[in-house]
Amino acid sequence: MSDQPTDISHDQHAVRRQKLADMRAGGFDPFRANFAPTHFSADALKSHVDGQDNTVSVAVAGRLVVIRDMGKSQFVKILDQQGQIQLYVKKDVVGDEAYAAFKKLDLGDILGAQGTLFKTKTGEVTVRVERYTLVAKALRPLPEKWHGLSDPEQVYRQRYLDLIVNPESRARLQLRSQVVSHIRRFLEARHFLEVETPVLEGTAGGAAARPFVTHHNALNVDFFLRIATELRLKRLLVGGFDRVFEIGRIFRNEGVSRRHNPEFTMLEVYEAYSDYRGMMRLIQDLLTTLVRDVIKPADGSLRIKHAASGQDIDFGGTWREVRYKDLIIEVTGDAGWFARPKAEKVAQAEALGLAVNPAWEEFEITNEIFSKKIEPTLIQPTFITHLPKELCPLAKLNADDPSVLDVFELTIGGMEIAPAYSEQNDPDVQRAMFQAQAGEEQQNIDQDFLLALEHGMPPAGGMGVGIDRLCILLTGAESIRDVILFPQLRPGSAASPA
RNA sequence: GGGCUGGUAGCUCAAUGGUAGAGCAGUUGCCUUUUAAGCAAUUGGUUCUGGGUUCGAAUCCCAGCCGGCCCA
Repeated sequence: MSDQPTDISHDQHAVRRQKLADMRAGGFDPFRANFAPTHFSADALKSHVDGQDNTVSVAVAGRLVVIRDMGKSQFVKILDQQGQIQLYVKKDVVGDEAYAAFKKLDLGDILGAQGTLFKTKTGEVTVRVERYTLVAKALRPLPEKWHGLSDPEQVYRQRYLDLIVNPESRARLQLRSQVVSHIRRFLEARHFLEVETPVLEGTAGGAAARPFVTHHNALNVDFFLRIATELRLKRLLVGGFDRVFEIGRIFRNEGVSRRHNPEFTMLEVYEAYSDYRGMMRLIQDLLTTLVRDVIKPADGSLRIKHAASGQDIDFGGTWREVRYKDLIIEVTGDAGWFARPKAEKVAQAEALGLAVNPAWEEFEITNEIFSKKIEPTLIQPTFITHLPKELCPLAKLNADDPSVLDVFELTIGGMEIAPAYSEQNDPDVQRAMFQAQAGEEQQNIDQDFLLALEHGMPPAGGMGVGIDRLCILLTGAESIRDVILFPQLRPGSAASPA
């Protein structure tokens, strides 16, 4: 057992397994060990008092990510949720036996260490280790320490490795967590109730998107995974929950791209007795708060860098507000655009370089111009108002011009971030809008929602905020996959067989 | 779904039809305040998979699998 005839020194997995076996043979099993840290790394570093080395004792735990072996002493670094902290392990201090065992540790091992804080001669606060415990053995090697992990497939499939070795990934994904946390606190402070509504739905309503279908065995019925939370949350307005929100996972059975993941997170907020103007104030307050308190621009401004355009996005001041119609007229240069016959619209759209689907209705041609030629150019926060009535069946029609809606769409960084409406609460108008939209598929109309509206829903403002896109914007990420911990990939395995 | 593009050591990358290499990691030795620590020696390959062309294929061709970018 002691002398292996075959040389395993090239096989890092085998070497580590051998070390584990040796430890167990010696009476120590790291997977049965435990340790109680007193500090996270950054908190421990803060507790050092300048000029008073070795007076403060801390216990920290984390993954071994750097080893600098100097013979009879070593500098190593461990990584925890807050970052790295350096440990100084000295033979004289920990004793011969513990030191010999420490030299056998591998990068990736998880350990706890207790000792006193001091500052090295190069100025780094470090734990002078008095005792340590290995609490988990890493049987697989870490990716390279300097370049990290860069193969995108491995980054997504083995996100844990990305989080260990790529500090920017760790920071970006922790920032997402803070964004969600701040949104909750912001809304709760304004008396919004957080609720949870069904993911499995009999009809997939509240948006136009292809749903996923799944099956309930005991009931022997198919369910749709929700494509929006809107119709459920409005039922709560009927029920007297006047301010509600849900930060919910939404599922849409569509393509996967830099901007789309089949499951994504949407904040939907509803406020009774408010309207789309109220939602404007709410979203501006919310985003300003997020930039100020989470992103914290270094210069104290409310500006963040927009990587794609090179511009700064300024969340301060009054945000631009512009009518949909005016944007269309501006980009087409045609004041009479909306009165043109379809053939002329097609010709103009094609002249702008767009591919026009012959099956499209006129508003769809117009909206193609909007989404391809206008939206991507709107880098600064912009409220687009007075959208055509065909674009959303759930909003109130404008009292002065019933061809447009009392809604806005907030666009930032060339992306749609938040649509908001004065919510339709007239059950008869709502039914008519649903029927017109459903066309041949009247059975897809959510009749129970219409029944709820007949019981009376207070006037309300409602808004949806795509959390993933918001995080792309706030973190400067290039892809939605970079702000989702485990983005959807084609099923595959990072593991090699056996 | 279409176009372009990629898959080589645990990781990051070379090798432009002619012996598959480097850095880090690993192994061995030295080094008691290091900073991508240093010095010396050294191991490690189904070049994604399967076919084909060729005297000879990581390299060229075909198909497949899994990514990335752009488009729909």
